[in-house]
Amino acid sequence: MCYSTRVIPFRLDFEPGIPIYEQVVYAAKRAVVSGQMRPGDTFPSVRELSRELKINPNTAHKVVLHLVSEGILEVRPGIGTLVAAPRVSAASERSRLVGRELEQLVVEALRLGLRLDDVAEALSDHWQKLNGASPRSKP
Amino acid sequence: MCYSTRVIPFRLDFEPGIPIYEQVVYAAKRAVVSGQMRPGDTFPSVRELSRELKINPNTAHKVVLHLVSEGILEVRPGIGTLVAAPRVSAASERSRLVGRELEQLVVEALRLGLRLDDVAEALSDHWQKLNGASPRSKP
DNA sequence: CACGTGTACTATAGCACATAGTACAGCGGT
DNA sequence: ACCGCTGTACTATGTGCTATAGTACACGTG
Repeated sequence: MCYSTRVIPFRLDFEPGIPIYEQVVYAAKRAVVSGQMRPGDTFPSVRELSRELKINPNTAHKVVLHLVSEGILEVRPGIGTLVAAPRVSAASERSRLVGRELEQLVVEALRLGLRLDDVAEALSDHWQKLNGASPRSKP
Repeated sequence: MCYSTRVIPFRLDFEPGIPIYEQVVYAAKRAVVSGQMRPGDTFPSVRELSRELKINPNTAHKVVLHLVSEGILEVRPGIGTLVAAPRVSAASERSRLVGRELEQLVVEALRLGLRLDDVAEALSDHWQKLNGASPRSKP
């Protein structure tokens, strides 16, 4: 009998103070938006996540539930979980990000004495790194 | 005898799911970086915060402790709490923001199908709104 | 049938949050 | 010295969340 223990496509060093399931959700999200995992790819099963990340299966299942509720994964009971095709996001979610979440980041940046140029440049760097060499937006 | 119940310089509608003290910390931070409260200004006392926001004095004190630990307030026992002069932030804090925090925002933006231009523009808008008409960084 | 998969459920422990109190020290004004 | 504000320390309680440890069942495929 041979085992096929596929390495999961993200690594995590859990940091204290943030729920474990949140960190895994984020790592999975990041793997998807960066193209490391693509629509149609199989997502690690609950038991596989549990084993590889050394977390409880219930916690692993919680991760999957979150990702499903965000439309990132879709479930096939008895078969597995797949990375879903991107779907059109809700306008409310988009405006929450460009509103509250961006404002919070700017408040923090101003508090730290950062400059807009520095933050804008870092934004662009992250964008290119995650979205590939050709960002979706073109000048 | 007349009361001088000074209105605190921020309003809050508490939203569920986020600790009350975190929301107040953020509102205070925002008031400071936007210039609504300036270095040397008196910050509302623990009892005043408690009364105005209808939160427990221990919770109000927790807010003050956080703001003090971030260098935003300084304490005068028996006198009150003042908005501190901005101090040079730690390089580790700055790189955490332009690193992890910005990356998380970009992951979220990509997931929602936002475009870099839209996010960059919203960044700039928030910056100008909070930092005044003349941002610290100049093109 | 076996082996993978997802899912539901109970139970327990620990931690964070928020509250409700009491009490004390410091400071400034009277 | 007293009063009224201030900050601060402490105990206690309740709630909710997180994470774990289990068990069990349904689904799909080979």
